[in-house]
Amino acid sequence: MPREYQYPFELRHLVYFREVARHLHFRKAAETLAIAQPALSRAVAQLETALGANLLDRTRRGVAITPAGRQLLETLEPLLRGLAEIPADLQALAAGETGHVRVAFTGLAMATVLPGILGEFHRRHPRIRLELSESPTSAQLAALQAGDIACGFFHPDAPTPALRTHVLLRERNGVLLPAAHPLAARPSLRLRELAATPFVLFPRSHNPGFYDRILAAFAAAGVTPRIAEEIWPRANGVGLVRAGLGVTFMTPSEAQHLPPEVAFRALQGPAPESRLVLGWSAETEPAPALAAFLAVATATHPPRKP
Amino acid sequence: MPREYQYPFELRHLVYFREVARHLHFRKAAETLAIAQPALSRAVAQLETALGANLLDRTRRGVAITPAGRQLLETLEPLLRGLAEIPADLQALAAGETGHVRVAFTGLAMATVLPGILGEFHRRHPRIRLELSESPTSAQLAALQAGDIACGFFHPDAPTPALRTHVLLRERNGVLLPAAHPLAARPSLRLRELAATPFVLFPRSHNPGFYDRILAAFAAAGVTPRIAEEIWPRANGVGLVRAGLGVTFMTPSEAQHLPPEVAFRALQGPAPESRLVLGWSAETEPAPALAAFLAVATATHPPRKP
DNA sequence: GGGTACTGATACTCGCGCGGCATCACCGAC
DNA sequence: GTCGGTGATGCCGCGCGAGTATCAGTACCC
Repeated sequence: MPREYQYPFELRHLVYFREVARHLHFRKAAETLAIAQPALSRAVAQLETALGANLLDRTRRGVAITPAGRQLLETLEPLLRGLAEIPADLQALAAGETGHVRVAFTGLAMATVLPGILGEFHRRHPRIRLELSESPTSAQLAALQAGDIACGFFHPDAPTPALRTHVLLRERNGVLLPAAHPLAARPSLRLRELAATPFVLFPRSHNPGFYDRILAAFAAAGVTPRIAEEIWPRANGVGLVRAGLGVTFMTPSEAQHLPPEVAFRALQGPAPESRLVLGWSAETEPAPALAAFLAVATATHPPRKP
Repeated sequence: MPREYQYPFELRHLVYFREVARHLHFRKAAETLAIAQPALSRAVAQLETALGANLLDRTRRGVAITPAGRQLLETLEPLLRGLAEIPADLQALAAGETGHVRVAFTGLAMATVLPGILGEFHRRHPRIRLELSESPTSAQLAALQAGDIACGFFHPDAPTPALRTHVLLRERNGVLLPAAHPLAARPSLRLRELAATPFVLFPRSHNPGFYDRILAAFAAAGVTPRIAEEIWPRANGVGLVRAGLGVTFMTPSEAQHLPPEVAFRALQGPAPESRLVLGWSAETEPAPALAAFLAVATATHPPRKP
């Protein structure tokens, strides 16, 4: 009888029994198992003692399974198969063939680089599952720190120690305003011309650095903007602009496919810049699945200067 | 590294690893497992070597799970739980608390004793599953011999060696005939009065002995019956009688709740007798679940003389 | 900064139990 | 009867798991 932990048997006993049940023949089973027949006899006997049940009927000529043995065999089969798959599964995980990667992103990422990356990644690594969630920059930074996500597409506005980053793109923000707005008649605008117009912005807590940089740009232009509404994700700002609640910032990439009631205009002179960055923890070596994702993302989008 | 069979680890290693992963602490896990800490350290290290993967990050202060470790843990949990349940499941099977019993029956059984037996059995043994199938006598005898069913309710007409039986009831057959039939006006009939009437019977192959006994009864009454149709299960004969295709035999128990277009009449004088018997293999001791079923069946229906 | 307490890893020994070989007991075929 | 084949049993060696003692590194304390 083996030691305990709560299991009155060892893997050995179960495998041995299964083999005997398959062959219904101790010697043949022993040969398959590459052990001698007496050892097999004893192991099966031990299992029967441990379980307090006759698993096999030993007649002088041949062996038959009892109902208890059959039930054991049926419950055993999937369990042993599951255990047998463990090494291969872990190898696949280590090789980056399987696994899952939690990825967070912002609206700008989904409007630009993300679809291409996702398509390419799925093509190259079909067995790695991605868990995607839209999330503001500040929440992504916290989630990266806590290990809740493996990597994120976000807009940093300060150095991010403890993170490794890859700059994917930089875009100057323009202005989205109602098509009926007087300034919409102009091909491009300057910040200071927007002094009287209410603004729709994202909540400051979602990216304080970028938020403050926007305000600083206004201040440099000699303007104090009026924040009429806050909304997130930024793409929803289109609805507010369309409803005439104000104007908002947006990058050209995000300004594709807009309804006719709104107009996008570039900014001349100082303008807030959005920087899309892929970031992941620098503290631990990326798991293979994450490494595979990072490789695809960085390969399809060569780095820009920070 | 333990011996092989294809599993590069032993149950021990898995349980030990799970315990460490739970506590994230070698000493506490060792205490729970009632072994010394060094043994635990070595076992986990062996598992990691065997799987070729780092399962735990050992920092000097505390232990953390790696992605590989987490995956192993997730696949392990249900497998170990399944293995832990094996002893209790086998005990339950041995005690007759679980298991399944394949039971065959005929229409007469379902019309009489079976519903009561099933209700009582389910009340007493809720965890034993019954697999019920309506099947003619001859098929039940073959299935009992082959071990395809554990017991059957049928109508033997010859000694059944290799079976143990319990006689549940005996009933004289009466005649079911269309309500519009001239003989339906009489309160009871004699066999010979049915000479001119076509009969609906079950296929002879389904119970040759009983079939022949019916013909013998006719012959004793000086009549050669005309078999118009054969049908099974017998209860479906009601439809044929109702359609005016002929008359058929039936026991009073089966003749409950008949549509008004048919009439049941008892037979005076010689009449075929149906004997309902519960039978099971005499060759092997009944499995606990079957024994439980037989106990209920025989207890609720004390034996009749054969 | 050195002591202390804690972590997990290592060195060594001990003894249980697995597995091997040889053999037995029993059955069926002929 | 003999012979071939089944699974069980006796016995022995030794591998390996577990225990004790100890080491090595870190965090925290004053």
